[in-house]
Amino acid sequence: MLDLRRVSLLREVHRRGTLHAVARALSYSPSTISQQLSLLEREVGVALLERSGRRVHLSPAGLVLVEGASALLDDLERLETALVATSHEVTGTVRLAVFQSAALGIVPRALSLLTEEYPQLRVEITQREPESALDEVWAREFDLVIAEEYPAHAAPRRRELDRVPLVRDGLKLGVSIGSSIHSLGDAADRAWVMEPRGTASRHWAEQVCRLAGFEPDVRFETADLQAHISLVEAGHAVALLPDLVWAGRDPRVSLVTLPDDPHRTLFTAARTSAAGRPAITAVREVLARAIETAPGYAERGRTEGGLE
Amino acid sequence: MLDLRRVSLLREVHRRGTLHAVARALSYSPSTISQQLSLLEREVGVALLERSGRRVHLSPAGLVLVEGASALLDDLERLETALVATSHEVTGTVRLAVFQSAALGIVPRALSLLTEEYPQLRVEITQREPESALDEVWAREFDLVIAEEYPAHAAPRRRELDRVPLVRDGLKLGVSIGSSIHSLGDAADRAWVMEPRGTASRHWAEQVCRLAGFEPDVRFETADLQAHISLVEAGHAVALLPDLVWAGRDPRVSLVTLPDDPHRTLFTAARTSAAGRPAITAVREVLARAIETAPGYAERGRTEGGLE
DNA sequence: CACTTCTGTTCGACAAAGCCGAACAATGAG
DNA sequence: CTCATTGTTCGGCTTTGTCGAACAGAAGTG
Repeated sequence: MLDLRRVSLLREVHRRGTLHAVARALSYSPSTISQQLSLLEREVGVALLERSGRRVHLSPAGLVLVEGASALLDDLERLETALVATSHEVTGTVRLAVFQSAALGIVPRALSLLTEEYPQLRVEITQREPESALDEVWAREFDLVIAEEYPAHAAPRRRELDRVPLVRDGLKLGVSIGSSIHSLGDAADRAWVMEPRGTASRHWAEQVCRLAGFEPDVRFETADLQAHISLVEAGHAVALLPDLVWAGRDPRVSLVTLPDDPHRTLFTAARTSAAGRPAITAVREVLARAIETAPGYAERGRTEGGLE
Repeated sequence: MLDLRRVSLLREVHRRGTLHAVARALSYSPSTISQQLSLLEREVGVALLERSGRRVHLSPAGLVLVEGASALLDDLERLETALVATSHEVTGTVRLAVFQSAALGIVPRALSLLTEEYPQLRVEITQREPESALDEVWAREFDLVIAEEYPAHAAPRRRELDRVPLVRDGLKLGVSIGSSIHSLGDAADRAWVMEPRGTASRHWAEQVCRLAGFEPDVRFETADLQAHISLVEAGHAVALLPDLVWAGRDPRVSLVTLPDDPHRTLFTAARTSAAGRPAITAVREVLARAIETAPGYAERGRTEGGLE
């Protein structure tokens, strides 16, 4: 009988291109991958890989196998989900990927709720950018991801992923307390801190400025929102910040409401085939609750009022 | 990831009822089965087996798993078939189940054709009764079976099995040379040799006699058609014999044609998911050819003439 | 060109997993 | 009761999986 473990190795080779990459991703040595694949080839009696230069790619037969196996592995996971769902027990391991501002705001609170309510559950948390994290959930490296979507910057939608909105997170302009800035236009000549190029946040922030009629002077560039806050507090820069960064802490900056009251949407995503796991349902529920009950944040979020 | 090997063990437990039976069927020791199943239970974290007395049966969760896994294992085999079919090479192993009269008549000839034309192919042959063999093909213990169907005695039709007719095999009354029997009625008072009760052959033979107005005096009962022939040759009994028993040999008995010229149908069956394997196609083709070219048989079969 | 850095592969050594037989406890049949 | 049968547990052995080191070839780099 065809060993699905080996076949999924082949699937990874197709996804990643080189055996070394597969080995790295799955925490194996390259020699193991090579040997298991040769074994698979000998078992089925058909060449699955073709050497081309120092690289390797799938043969037609290999493609047939991977294509069929993907559907099959999906079914397998669905079956596994149906099985653990029969007991309604929240148990096992959930590998969760979060990005930094989510980690800061809601994860610590969610985590303490989880350890308290579901001691049987093991949650592994890794920091990832939303864009890559979605891919990695799809590739079964994580089970659940917290991702975000900025206005006019929709995240990719795979139909294999089950997506649940988490929160509508208001976006405001942060300036130092006592500054004379009361609208976006007032900040046209200030120094800005923004996230690195290529992120959805950066793209949106630049669009907002340009729509307001100016090109922002981005003097600081970092993915670390904590650094954004520090720079704003100290008066070195202004920044566009989501409300969620204030969850559980008092903002020591002035927040200016933007025109049309824009917001990003945080959502969670899991593979559809695994979304039914009681463990995943539980984590999602707790995440939503953690946001609901975040001190200070909920009220601000609900009233959508600035704090300037 | 759920290990399908272990799951299929569970599936066998469901089919066979006891761990010992599974062990016997799959050539493992009972302790292995027990250990692998406990391992599976620990992996999924759900009880799959329920002890009841000294036996064991599946829990609701176990049933969920087996039900889903059956479809999955089927898909897996279909995938494997599609894979080996990409190369069109006749290779691998085919486990073939035949019943005795088929083994006598066509298998030796087919086997020599196979070894000559497909030296890469390994064929394992086991003797089985048609009724049980169909079940065993379904249960993956064989890949291909030669089975038979008597008039008004249709064999079970599973939709998971792919059925291909092999030959229309005439049935005639065999009597010793020089006897005064020229019709079925003449044999009413003779001693008969028939196959054991419970076989399709026996059921049909008795029906034929009763329709002719008498109850046969079955003095000899054996599944061995070779023995039937010997008894008929020596004049100890008469018998209803399929033409196929004469494939490759000269009948030294007289054959009396029956009213309506009845026949049994020989057919082959494979799991639908494996029927596309080049190896299986090849074996089927060779079997058909072996019958076509059987010396003496083909002519008799075609003309349907008695030899009395 | 020489040199480095990648690729995938092979080899020997070692750890993990699979498997068996024997011994055992519990159950049901004669 | 007696005895066969069923599932389980325990040491020990065999097979399988895995790693690191060494290797050969290909592609880039200076």
